[in-house]
Amino acid sequence: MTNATKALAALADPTRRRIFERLAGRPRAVGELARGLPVSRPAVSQHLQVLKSAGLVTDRAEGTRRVYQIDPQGLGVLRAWLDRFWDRALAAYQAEVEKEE
Amino acid sequence: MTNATKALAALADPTRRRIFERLAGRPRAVGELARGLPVSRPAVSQHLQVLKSAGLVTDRAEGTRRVYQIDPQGLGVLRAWLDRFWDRALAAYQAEVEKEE
DNA sequence: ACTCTACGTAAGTACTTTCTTACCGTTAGC
DNA sequence: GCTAACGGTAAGAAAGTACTTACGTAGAGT
Repeated sequence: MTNATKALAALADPTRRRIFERLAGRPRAVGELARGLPVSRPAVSQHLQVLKSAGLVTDRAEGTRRVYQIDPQGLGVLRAWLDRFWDRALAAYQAEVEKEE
Repeated sequence: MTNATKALAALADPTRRRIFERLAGRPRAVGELARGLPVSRPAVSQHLQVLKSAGLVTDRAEGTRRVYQIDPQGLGVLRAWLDRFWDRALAAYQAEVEKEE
């Protein structure tokens, strides 16, 4: 599984996206994230593992808390893949449009 | 479900990504796509529905065949979401890096 | 009209994902 | 040392997803 695929799969889940978007504001601890969401804390914990293994977040211990923050690397990989793709897709599309005329 | 989420979910599946990537080359019929893949033709058909409802492809009849081609719109939505996000994420990250110093 | 090719859809199955509760280890403060 | 807060992990239930085979429909050629 490539990193881009992992990142896509990770962000495809709505709950994970909400977590990720909240982290985009500022770093947060697990419990803090869970409080704003309709799922239990362990569920959030599991989602964070997925995001982490996709290179989308990093974590650090801070006393008894574990603080998660966004890791730009994962987003970067995704962006790179998408940009490369965008060019190819657009080119193919344009070629078809022109052929119609 | 937002369009960006739909697009993310659609592209998260490896088989669907292979289909989509082949379409990025040029438009193709269903059977043609299926021939290059390790899954049955109906499976490909189903994947194409998902891609279509995510705004990633369009289809047209051509005799007895159904030709699919890339629709830049879906990718565009994804790109827009990612770009908006990239800025926020990077800003948050930079803020943290500076705080450490 | 018959037939062949190309597709979509239905139904069912196997697998994966997401969630919950229960539990355990770790750190901080009294 | 006790206790309370925080969070990861295990186990299992429920739901969702990706596939298969079987079937039905529509267009093209003879």
